[in-house]
Amino acid sequence: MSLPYAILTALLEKPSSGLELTRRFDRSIGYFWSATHQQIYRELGRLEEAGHIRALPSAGPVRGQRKEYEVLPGGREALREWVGTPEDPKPLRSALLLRMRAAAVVGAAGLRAELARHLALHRAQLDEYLRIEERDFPAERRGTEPDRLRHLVLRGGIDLERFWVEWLTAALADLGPED
Amino acid sequence: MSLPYAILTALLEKPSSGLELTRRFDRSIGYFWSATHQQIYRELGRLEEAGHIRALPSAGPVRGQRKEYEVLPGGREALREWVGTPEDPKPLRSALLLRMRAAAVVGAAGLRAELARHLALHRAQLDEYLRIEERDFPAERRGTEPDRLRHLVLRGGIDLERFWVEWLTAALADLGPED
DNA sequence: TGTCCCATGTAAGGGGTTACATGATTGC
DNA sequence: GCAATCATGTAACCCCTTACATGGGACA
Repeated sequence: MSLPYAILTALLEKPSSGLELTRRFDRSIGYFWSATHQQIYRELGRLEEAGHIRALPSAGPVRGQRKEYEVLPGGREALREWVGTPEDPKPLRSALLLRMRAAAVVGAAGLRAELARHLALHRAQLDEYLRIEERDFPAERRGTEPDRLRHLVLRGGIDLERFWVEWLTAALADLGPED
Repeated sequence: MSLPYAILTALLEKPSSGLELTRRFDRSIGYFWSATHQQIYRELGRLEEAGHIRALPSAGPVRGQRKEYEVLPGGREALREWVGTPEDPKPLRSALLLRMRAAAVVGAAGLRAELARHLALHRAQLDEYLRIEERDFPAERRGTEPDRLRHLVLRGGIDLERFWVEWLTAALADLGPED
């Protein structure tokens, strides 16, 4: 449901080919809406058919040849409408919390190590976000309107990772040293 | 991947029929691994075929007739193994953050209302969790081992909702009154 | 006997993931 | 020529979601 709008947003920020989009997703929009190149190509096809984007004239319909897309007015309008569309948050799905719940029934063997592993992963992700913040939002240029929104989004990611780091740290302390 | 283990956990806590499981999911395990009754019936069939659970003898294979399941030793063992299995956290997927990112490009019309709506939803979920905590984990009985784990899981849900409430509140303040 | 609810399913479709396939370009 | 890489796609599978179907039991 959301992937086409993620792609429209990325293409408005900068017209790109499928593979470029995939790369950019991996280090930007993908942080809160990930996608593989197969998904992206499929969706690009649908968006083109719907008249929301078009391939730039330079590119012929040859397999294996780079095809760059840009957003058409209809696509921009569809994206604007979508921004104001209400959509409930999807219920949480955490295999880790599920494991803890199961551990309450069949024993917590191996659970501690898994919590520690997740803690390390979230710490690493947090560090990555903080580096991005330093690079893209230095203190001096946090005024402009689009930047404020983009920075808010990044802060969401940062705060969420911080939450997990803190919660996992507390959970590990609560579990004690045993396994 | 996780659903069968969610079901095994629930069945170990209490043998149940498919519909009972669905109800219990809606107000317990489903808070961090939701499932519809169709998913549950399908998975019960697979678990039975795999020899991890069995229908209690009282129930014949008649359509429309209640069938209660219990976990077999093999199922318990499979669950124990799964608890210690490493699995990376799935990348975040938030349509709301995506909308904010899109709003930075095509304008934030309607975004403020949507943030406020989500804030109300998260507040409501937080209240529900807090009621459950009061009911199931009163201060006097927070010692026993399985309860400690279950309470940790609930705290995870509580802290996560609190996180969203705080972040959304801050985001709304940051956006200002305009639309 | 009709109606409601309990209970267990079936069917269709969509998105996501993984593995694989094919064509173009570049450098050695 | 050949290999590596860029680039676009196909195919199969699984899980989830939604809508619909069917049977049994309780009750007026």
